[in-house]
This record gives sequence, C-alpha cells and structure tokens, in this order.
Amino acid sequence: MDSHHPSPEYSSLLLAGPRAGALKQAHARLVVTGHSRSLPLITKLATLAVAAGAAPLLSAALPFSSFTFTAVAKACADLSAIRTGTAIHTHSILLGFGSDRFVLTSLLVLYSKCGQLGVARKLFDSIRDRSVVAWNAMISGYEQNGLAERGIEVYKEMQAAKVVPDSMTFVATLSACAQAGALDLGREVEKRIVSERMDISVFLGSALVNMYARCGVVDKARRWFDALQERNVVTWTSMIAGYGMHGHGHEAIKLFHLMRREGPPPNHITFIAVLSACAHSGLVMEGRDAFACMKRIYGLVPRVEHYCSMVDMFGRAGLLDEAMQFISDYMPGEPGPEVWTAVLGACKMHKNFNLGVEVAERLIALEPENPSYHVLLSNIYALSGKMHHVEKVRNTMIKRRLKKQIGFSLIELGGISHLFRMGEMSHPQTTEIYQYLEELIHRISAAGYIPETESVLHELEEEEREGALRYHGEKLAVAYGLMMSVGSTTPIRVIKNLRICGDCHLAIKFMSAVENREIVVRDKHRFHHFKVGKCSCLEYW
DNA sequence: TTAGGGTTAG
Repeated sequence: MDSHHPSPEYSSLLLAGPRAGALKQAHARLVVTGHSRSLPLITKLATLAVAAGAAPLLSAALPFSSFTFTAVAKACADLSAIRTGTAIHTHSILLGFGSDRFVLTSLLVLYSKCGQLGVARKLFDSIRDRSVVAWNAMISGYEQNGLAERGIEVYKEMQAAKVVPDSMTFVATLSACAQAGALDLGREVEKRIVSERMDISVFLGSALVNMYARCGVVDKARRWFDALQERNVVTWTSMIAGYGMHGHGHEAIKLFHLMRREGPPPNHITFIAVLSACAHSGLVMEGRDAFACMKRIYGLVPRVEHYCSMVDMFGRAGLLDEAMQFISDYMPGEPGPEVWTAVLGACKMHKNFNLGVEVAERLIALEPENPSYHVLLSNIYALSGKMHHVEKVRNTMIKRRLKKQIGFSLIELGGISHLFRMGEMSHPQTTEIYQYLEELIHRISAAGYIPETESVLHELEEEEREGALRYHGEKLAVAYGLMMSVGSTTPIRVIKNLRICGDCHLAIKFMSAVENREIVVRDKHRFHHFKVGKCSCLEYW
C-alpha cells in the first residue's frame, strides 16, 4: 500500500475513527472487498477498536489464513461439531478460501466424520489438482461410514487418474477391503506394497493382518502378524478378533495369553474380542478369567459391550440362569436392549420359549419401532409352533410399516462382484444358475438334506414365504460360484449382509460335502467355513 | 507450519 496516497479502505477506517459502530461497518467493508488479510489495514482497525473500547471486535478482525481454517475445521471434526463446522465452511467461502485445497480437504474430513458423505463428496469433486491426501481422506471417509464399496471405487478412480498412492492410501484401501470382504483387491494391494518394497509401518502391518483376518484367510493374517517388526495393541487385537470370528477360540486365548506375557497391555476392545471368542467357542471358564483380570489387573472398567459378551457367552453355553444372575449381580443400572438381545439369542438357541417371549416383549416395549425385535419375537413363536402368534406379529409389522432389512449375498469372481437377493432374476446367467442350484438341491437331498422348514416361518413378507428358502441369496451365490469353477479347488467365498439362516447353513454344509469344496460364508457377524459337511462355527452362532 | 490412517459386537 502506498502510504502517501491512502487507499479508499484506509480512508474509510480513518473516517470511522474510534467509534465501535462505524468501525464494524468499515471492517465489513474490508471483508467484502477482500482486504481482510491486509496487515496494515487490520493493524489500524485494531488500534482504533482498542481506542473505542471495542476490543472484542478485535478477535474477529485477526487476519485469516488457510491455517486458521484447517485448524478450526480439524477441531470441529474431532468434536463432531457440525454446526460450528458449517459456519466455518461459510466463513471460509466469504473470506476467499473457497477453493483452497487445504481448507477444502479439512472440510471434507469434517463432513465425512459427521456422516455427511454427500457434502464430503461434493467438496472432493470441487478440489482442483487433488492431492493424495484428499484422495485418501475420501477413501477412508467412505470406509469409516460403512460404505466400503464406495471407498474401493474411489481407490480405482485414483488408479485410473494415475495419482501416486502412499502408505496411507493402502491402509485406507485395505480397511475398505476388510469391511467389504474384497479379498482379491486386498491381495492386489498387498502385492503392490511388497513389490514396491514399501516400509511396513505398524499401521500398514495392522491393516494387512486385519484385511486377511476379516476376509477369512486367518493363517495368512497370522503369517503377517508373525513377520511384522512392530506390533501394537491394535495389531494384537485384530489377530485375536480374527481367530474369534472364525471360531478358533483356543487360538484366540493362546494369543491373548502371549499378549499378556510379552505384548502391550490389552485395552477395552481387546477384551471384547477375547470375550466374544470365548462366547463362540464355549470357553466359559476362560471368559470368566478374562473378565476378572480386566478389572483387577488392567484397571479397565467393563462397559455395556463387555457385559453383553458375558451374557452372550453364558447364554450360548446354555447357562441361562447364570446369564440372568450375572445381569442382576454385576450390571450397574437398568440393563439396556443390547443385553436383552443377547439373552433372547440364547433363548432361541436353547428353545426356552417362555423366557424368550418375555424378553422379546420387553424389547419391543423398549423400542417399538425397531423391526428386528419383532422379527426375533416371531422367530421365537415360530420355533415354539405358535403360528397364530407369528401371524399376529406379522400383522403388527405391516400395520406399523416396519420393514426388515433386505438380505443379499455377494460373490467375487475375477475381481467382479455379483449380487444375489432372494429369488434374484437379473443376473445374465439366471437360467443356468437356477438350473445348477436345482441339481445341487437334488444331490444334497439324496445325501440326506431335509429343508429346515422352521426357517421359512421366519420370513415375514408374503412373497418371501413362497418357496423362499430354496432361492435365498446365499444359495444362489454359492451355486453360481460352484458352477463357474467346476474342477477347481479354491474355496468359494460368499459375503452376506445379514445373518445366514438355519436352512442355508444346513444346505451349504451338505454342498461342501457333495461338491467336496471348501465354502466360506461371511455373514453379518461371523465366518462360516464349510468343509466336508461341517462348519467351523460348531453351531455357535 | 496447514489436510488423511489400523481394532470390538449385536
């Protein structure tokens, strides 16, 4: 600025003088005309503001920079303060930072942490010359919000755009693969990491262990675990959880003991993994021990998840009385729906209908609009043969317009995912698939398979009841996988978004035997490894 | 000097 010829802005400040109201107007003018970052102008403004006794004006007048916005946006993201964050976003545009890529990336993160993926994606698309950081933030944004497939798409777009990935790209993408069960892509990423001789940080190492564990290749996960230079609590927890998820409870406990001897101290999440592993393998004594040492040795106060796991463990083992006792003796406060769901699961498993109905009704009273509780109640009624009650629950659901989640199964062949809903007809090879499935059902029936008709009663929609069992998505997906790989020995891998039903579980056991193929199904919560007519879950699901 | 990361389960 030429001090001999004051600019109009400078003049307007002089004109305003030490008067708060006039200074506010002058400041607004600076902002609007884009001079709010001019140090001489701001200094003059500050001097006059102090003279006017209007110091609070000052903080608002401090010069803004991209640093200000990234710092504040990050703070908002950490606090999930979306309202303040949105205000910051507006300010950044008004003050001329609307296309700053640092600011835009930090806002992208803010919106994705607050679950607003649509806005995050718009910001991402608006960034010119996106840095690798922006790409990574978008991939992990989708992944963290449960939209792993979208994250994978972004990774593929990134490859197509020839952006050079860094280790964080791989960490985020591996996490997306783990969530989506995209083993093929996970392996591809692993190949890149290895061939580029990338430094395997503890983050990247944990991501690899986690990917293999959650994609159903536990031994490969363990090989990575053993090969890592550095392991932290997350690495250990991923591996233990991996064992638990696959029904290898003893391995999980063994690793947990090793961790206690020579690893980092376990945390809350480690204990959830350990307790769940015990619950799914019938290791009640080991679970009790773990729960006790959690408080006594590690000073960790059990949370509702831990209580749930304990109840779940007792329940699965058929110790319903102990489960109820545990709730009343140990759980502080009123037990919430999570705990009752665990009890209900046990009632269903061990055919304790009276307690089951009581608990289900209690759950519906707690959350009347939650469709899954109605489904559970109807399952209990169906199991106990009270068909008129099943019908009643069904009618309630229709009246309240409660829909249960639509199930689907995925199978990945040659890097392409094929999706099957129940009775799926849109696949180009539909006719062949159904024909193959029919033959398969014929052969497993000859081997002794009898459909579990009670499962069909769980289906609440009218159209689903018509021969529904026969054409569940998982059966179609498995049939497709088998049909497309006759003569091969590689396992068939299917991912399902809900829990597998009893009938499909039985049918796939038979399929694994008559086709002599290993079939791996990942359902909403666990893995089922079917091999020569047996499943790794040992019916503990 | 600014922006991005790995874990549980129902």
